[in-house]
Amino acid sequence: MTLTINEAATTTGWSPRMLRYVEQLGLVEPTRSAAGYRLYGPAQLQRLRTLKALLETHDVELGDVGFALRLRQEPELATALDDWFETTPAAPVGVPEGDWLAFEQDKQQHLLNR
Amino acid sequence: MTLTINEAATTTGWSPRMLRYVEQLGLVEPTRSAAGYRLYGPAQLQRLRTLKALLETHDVELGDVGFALRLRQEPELATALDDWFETTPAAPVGVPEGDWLAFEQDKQQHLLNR
DNA sequence: GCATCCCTGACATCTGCGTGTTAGGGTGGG
DNA sequence: CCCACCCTAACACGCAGATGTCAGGGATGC
Repeated sequence: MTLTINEAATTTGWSPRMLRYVEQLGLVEPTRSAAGYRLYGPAQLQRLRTLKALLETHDVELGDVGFALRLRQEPELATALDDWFETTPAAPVGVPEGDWLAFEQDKQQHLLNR
Repeated sequence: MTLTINEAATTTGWSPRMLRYVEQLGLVEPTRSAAGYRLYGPAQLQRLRTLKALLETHDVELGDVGFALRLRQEPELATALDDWFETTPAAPVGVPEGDWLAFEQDKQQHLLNR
């Protein structure tokens, strides 16, 4: 129940070249035979098909999915981004401007040094 | 307490061109004067500085941050990616192979049509 | 044992991003 | 009223991503 790279390519619609590229991005990693041949099982094939559909339906690129993977593998990067986005674009009500700015600067400083 | 684009550029280390680009990505959006001049307040200046630091310390590109923004603005894209990553790379134990694959295919189908 | 597949690595192309620069036309403070 | 600044739009260009293709060297199956 495992396909070799060319077979996997024809049944998933990817090119063999792209299958190697997708693997290199860490998105779909087939097992290897004793001789080093890539072997794609049903799970990998399904992942490849849904990945293709995902790219098309949401207008996303492989690199973007790769970045999403990075976000899952580097939590500190994810939280850094969370914190940056969470920084309110306008000063919250009830806080004097100067105080608030000082607070934000201090916050960002600590976040970056973490 | 608001700076014009060239002033903002010199105090943040970005070039004016890049400030317009960052704005175009939706990452830091200054207010506008009556005549259309960009006006950067303390909050925006701070965001610009921390953004720069974020890029450098985490080896991220502006496009990546833009993609992270997309993830926040398009929750369906975020969940689609969540679901794709969550798909187990190997069949769970105790489930017959055929059943599991059919289940996964059905799941992905529904996810994509959502 | 020979045709056919696989592997890795490298070069070629096309496209898009990041960034600068320039042109043509308003704005604004002294 | 001028000069320095701002705006948008466009072209330029180097670099990286996405993808094909080819070369040299194994594996495999009939």
